[in-house]
Amino acid sequence: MSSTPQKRALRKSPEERAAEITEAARELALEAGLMALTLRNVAARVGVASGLVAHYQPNMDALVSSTFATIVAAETQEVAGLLSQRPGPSERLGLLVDTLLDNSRLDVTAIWVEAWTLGRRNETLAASVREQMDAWQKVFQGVVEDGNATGAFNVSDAAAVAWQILGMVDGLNAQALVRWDGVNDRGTHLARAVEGMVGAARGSLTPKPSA
Amino acid sequence: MSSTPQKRALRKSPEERAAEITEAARELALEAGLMALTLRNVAARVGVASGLVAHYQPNMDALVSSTFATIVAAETQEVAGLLSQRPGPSERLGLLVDTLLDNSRLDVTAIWVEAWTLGRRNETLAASVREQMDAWQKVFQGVVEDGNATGAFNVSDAAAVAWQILGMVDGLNAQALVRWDGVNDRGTHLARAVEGMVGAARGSLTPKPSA
DNA sequence: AGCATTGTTGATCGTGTGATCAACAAGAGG
DNA sequence: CCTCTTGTTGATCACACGATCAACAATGCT
Repeated sequence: MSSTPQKRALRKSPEERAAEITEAARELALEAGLMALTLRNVAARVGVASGLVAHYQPNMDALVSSTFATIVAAETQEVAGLLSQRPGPSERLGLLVDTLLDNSRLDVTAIWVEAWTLGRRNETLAASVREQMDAWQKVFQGVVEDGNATGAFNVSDAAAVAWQILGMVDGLNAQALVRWDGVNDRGTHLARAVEGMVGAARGSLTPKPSA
Repeated sequence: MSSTPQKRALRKSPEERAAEITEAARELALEAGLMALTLRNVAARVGVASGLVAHYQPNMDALVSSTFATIVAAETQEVAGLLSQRPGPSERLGLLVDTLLDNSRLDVTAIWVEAWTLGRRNETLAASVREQMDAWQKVFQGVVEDGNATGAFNVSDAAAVAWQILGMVDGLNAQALVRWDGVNDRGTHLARAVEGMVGAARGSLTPKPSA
């Protein structure tokens, strides 16, 4: 019955060790937040001395920033991938709204909210946050522009509307973080709101038009 | 040229001193965030020893929590006061959306966002957050219900829609915190979205119907 | 087998945090 | 003027943080 039997961590290649550290940071952040990313916490998770983590990172701000980027970028790509399987702009926008509000990614939402405040003291992180927000906005903007071209939507400023939808989604998710018990049919309400913004027909964004 | 000439702070009544401390905490939080509320920070601002702050507070979590409640409750009451001066539901809802997105309360928004994450480790704060969110939701719900009664709106679940609007406003404000340069006519876009949700006529929420 | 490279350790420093408490002194009441 | 209450101090403790670096040892190479 020994908790950590091996006294010394076995030697690994720098690439492998670096990957271990970033992976441990990723898991830790998802479980306990970006603020839990301390030298000693990450080191303990990997099973190495704290100094080793410091050796593979310029400083902790950088690790926090890159961990945030890793987690969030993965989510963006995952959802963007789902999008491409849908036929038209209305279906895509409906899927976006529905997917992002299904409460299955609350851990990532927590990371977002944390990054917004931590970015005040971590300029590297702040830059990452802006970058990842831009990526999300582009996803929305693409769908809105498609709908404009098709005639499904009627939007004068697609970029602005994309920012707007993104902000709404973020806010509703952040709210779910604190008030998990709140409203259930958030997707439907948001769909209706988005319809109002993009000038789409009422109900055109709901996944199942009619039973 | 002496920065702090008096060596010892002059004796004051407990009530007065307690008020000084909570006021200093309030200012500090608005300037540097809830995380800046440390024993030594607050004490330095009041001009007393750190032990005195601890003497007037059960622990720092409580001070953080009460400071949050003070700041946010003041904002709620202020905006709710503005509301009562407007004639109908449409005007009131339009004013709400417009006022909350005018970027004049970004410091309070920063406090909100910080509280969402700090609430994970500070249960007292988490309770305060839920309480203050409820207060805001009630403000929105009241307006929506009025509009329902008047016939200006057509909403089946006023409570749910109120939560929804609140979440949207929070999200857009949080976004403005990071992307201050973003979109300018956020109020107009949100008004259109809210119109979609409450079933109001397009443009009925914009403050100036037509020039 | 011996050596050189280099991944790894862990103690250490300086700073910051909340909390505690014996000692102090300002002010009020006698 | 003295005394006692009590507001106030600041040193102190235990802990956690990021960062640094001399010492160590595992591994590959000759």
